[in-house]
Parts: sequence; structure tokens; C-alpha cells
Amino acid sequence: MEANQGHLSRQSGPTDFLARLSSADARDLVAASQRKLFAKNEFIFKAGDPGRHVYFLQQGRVKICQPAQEGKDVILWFCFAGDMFGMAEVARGGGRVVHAQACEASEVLVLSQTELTDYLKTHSAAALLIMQILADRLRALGDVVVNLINDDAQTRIIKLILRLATRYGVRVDQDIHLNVQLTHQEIADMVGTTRQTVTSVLSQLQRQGLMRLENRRIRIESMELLDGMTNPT
Amino acid sequence: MEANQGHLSRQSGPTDFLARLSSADARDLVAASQRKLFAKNEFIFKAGDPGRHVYFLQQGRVKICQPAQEGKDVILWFCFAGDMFGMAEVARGGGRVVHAQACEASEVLVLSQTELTDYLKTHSAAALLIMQILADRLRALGDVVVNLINDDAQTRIIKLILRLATRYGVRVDQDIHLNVQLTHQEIADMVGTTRQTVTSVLSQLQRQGLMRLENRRIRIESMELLDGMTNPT
DNA sequence: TTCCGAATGTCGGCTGGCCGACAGACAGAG
DNA sequence: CTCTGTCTGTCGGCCAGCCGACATTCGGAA
Repeated sequence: MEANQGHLSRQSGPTDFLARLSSADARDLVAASQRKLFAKNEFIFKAGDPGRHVYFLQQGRVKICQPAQEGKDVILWFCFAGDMFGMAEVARGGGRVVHAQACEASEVLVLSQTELTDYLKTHSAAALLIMQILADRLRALGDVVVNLINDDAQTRIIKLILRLATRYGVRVDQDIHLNVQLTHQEIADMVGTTRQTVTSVLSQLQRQGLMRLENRRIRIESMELLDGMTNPT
Repeated sequence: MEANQGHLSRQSGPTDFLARLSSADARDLVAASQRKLFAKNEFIFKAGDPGRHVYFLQQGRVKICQPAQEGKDVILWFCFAGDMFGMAEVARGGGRVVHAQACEASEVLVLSQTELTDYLKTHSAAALLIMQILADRLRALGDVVVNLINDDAQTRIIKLILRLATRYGVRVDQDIHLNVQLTHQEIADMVGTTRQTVTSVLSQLQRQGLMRLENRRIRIESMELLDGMTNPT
């Protein structure tokens, strides 16, 4: 019954895997999976580990990070409650190429590769949904590539903020509140720049009155003005 | 019968979609699709077009290119005979975000989104294969991101050459022949640098005896030495 | 074979932001 | 409340490669 409690207490969002399945399909998937807890900063898996399970995040936040052979690791994305992760290596075989680390205490449903394959044989809607999610991530990474090539660091940071705000922002009065705590280093690792540059850009945006930071949470005062800064005149 | 002739005349490769399905699954897919020819430089689809078909390249070469709002378009990858493309927008819905352009006269099998959805309901092995391919592409793009952030332009160019050689190279005596004609601009658009920088790097690699160009085709004289140049001492 | 558009070779000025470093602030654990 | 590890703020030297430009070469169509 614990798995179902986790299911019921979770907030539903647009990337919420289980909520986008039919009740029967979701029930079958939950029944086939196991619930696991991870402490803050604990690795759910690391690059090099066998890729034998897929995960559905019920509560918490998980950072998906691709290490470089030499150089800076790159944060590819964060997973929030409802998100699926760990699917790519399960689908393509081979070991993990990314780390998945809990940014806060997190609860996940875990499904083994074998169980998943069996499940998908009789649940074609779920297979289509997985394809959608993989395709969404392809698009997101394609955008990251194009931005890395074409945009300066400030533009990349602003675009990241806008993306996060669009996806996870909450309107409070005139502002958009982004209730995710991100360090400057994390922002840097997402847009491929240095922590010092992020610090400098955020400081500038705050001086210009476009946003402010409260306890490492971003408060956007004008999405329109911010967006305007990403387009050349 | 023409569709089947195309099928039989194609060379089989590791990314070859149809060859990796069972005969029955492949036959059903071919039966549901239509054959189309595209002339060199013709667009199969462009960014902004509706994403209503998925394509299986039978012959030829197709460039998948993501345009930037402002700035340089980025070549995400080339598709070769056997490759599937156009799946992402079919899976996730919405219009195309990339262009697909034939680099040479090309023949494709075309399957509509509706037919694909129906097909996948009764062919779960194909759904798994599509998931694999999408996951492979995710990995490829993840690597591109990490390389853009961490590597200098020379390293990125060398890594691209090694990747292409590993995938599409043919051993001839001591050399590896890459039988794909690539302009310096195309290489630049794949690794996010300028044409001039590519010219300069390739010139240097040739002077060092690591590779040579014949009719715009790369001939690698030492994979090991090239690979050694991508790791710092 | 000829011709021409595209591709390649070359050059040097300029700059965004990396880098290493250090000091001060602060969030959160105990 | 205290303490400490992490995070943020600041600084200035340095350089990879972008950029614009122009000349030469070359592949492929006619």
C-alpha cells in the first residue's frame, strides 16, 4: 500500500509519467515496480553502473549529470516529481553514461529492465509515452547544442532561466517564482560556463531589476524584458 | 514490388532499422509505407513543417540540421541507408524543429503517424527498437554537449573524425577510408566552429601525417595517433 | 573540354570569458 | 547558538578562435 500512497500524495505535472497513463496501465506499472528512498546527495546510479532499471520519481529532485573524461561535468537536466529517468540505457543497452543524484531526499519507483520489457509488450500506450519523453529530451538537448554554439554566456543563462520558469515557475503577484534552489555552479554546469560568469550575469540582471534572488531561488520580475534580452536588435 | 526491390538492394548496417526487425515485422512496416525519391539538395522536410511522417532511408544520405533563431544552423547528424529519421516530432507531436535535406539522390520509405501508431500497437519489438534509436541519439547529443563545453575546436574536430571513422570507416591497407564527402563548412556545422578553423586544423593534421584528404574524403593514417591527440597528457 | 559557383587557403585584429586566487557571507547541521 | 563547509563576490591577465576579407583552387555540370 505504500507505493500507492506515494502515488496519491504526488503533485501532478505535465511531465508526469504515471498521470499520463490510463489508470489500469499506471496500476500495472506500479504493481511491477518497487519503491526506494534516497537521501540527499545520494547517487541513484553513477556512470559506469549497469543500466538495468528505470526510475519514476515520486518525490524529490534528481540531477542528471554527464561526466566528461577530462573537464567539467555537465548537468543535462533535473528530474522533478513525476519524471521518468534512467530509461535511455535500459532502452539502448550498456552501462550508464550519466550520474543520477538526489538533490534532496527522494522517493522513486524502480522497474527492472526485464519487467519493463514484459510490461511494454502488453501496454503499447506506455511505449508511445516513453518515445515521447525521449523525443522531448532530444529536442531539449538539440536546443542546448544550438545555444552553446550561437549564444554568449549571458544569453544562455537567461534562456535557461526562462526555460525553467516556463516549466516550473509559479506566478505570485506580478512575479514568477522559481521554487528550485540552484547554486551558481549548478547554473554554470547547465549552460557550460564558469561559476564566476554566472555570478556576474545574475548580479547584472539584479541590478537591472529584471530578477532577484531569495535564498537561492529566482524571482523573475519581467519575463518579457528577460526574453527581449535573448533576441538581438 | 518496387518497395521490396529497394529493400533488397540496400546495404545492411548496424543502424539499419528494417534489418533489425524480424522479417514479418519488417514486411508489415514496408507494406504500410510508401516509397519516395528525393533529388540531391531537396528538403524532405523543413523546420516548421507538420511532423506527420517518419522516414526510413533506403539509399542516399540525409542531413539533419537544427536551425538557430539567429546564428549558425547546426548539423546534428547525417542519416545513411537504413537509418530512421523524423521520428522525434511524430513521437512528441508538434511541428518539425529540424530540416532534413538530401545530400545526394535519396530513396526513402515514408510511414504516416497514424499508420505508425497502429503498427506499434501490434509490433512491440519495433517500439523497443525505436526507443533504442532515440536513446542512442540522446547519448550522441549528450556527448556533443560535453565536447562543446570541454574541448577546444581541434579536439572536437578530431573526435568527430574518429566517431565517423568508427561508424562508417572502411579499412583499406593500413588506412581507414571514410567514404563520405564532407566540406569544411559541414564539419564546422557539426562541431560548432568556423569553416576557417576547420580548414586550419585539417591542414595541420595533414602536415603531421595523421590523415589526408582525397576528393574531400578523409583518409586516416593512424587512428591511434589521432585518438591520442584527444587526451591531455 | 570548358566554365563557374562553391570550396579552400590565408591573414591579422579583436574580445568574451576562462582562469586562478582570495575574501567575505551564509545556510544548515549539531 | 556556534561553527564550518560551501557559496558568492570580486579582480585582472591572458588567449582560442571568431570575424571579415580576399585570393586561389577545384569538383562537377553542361
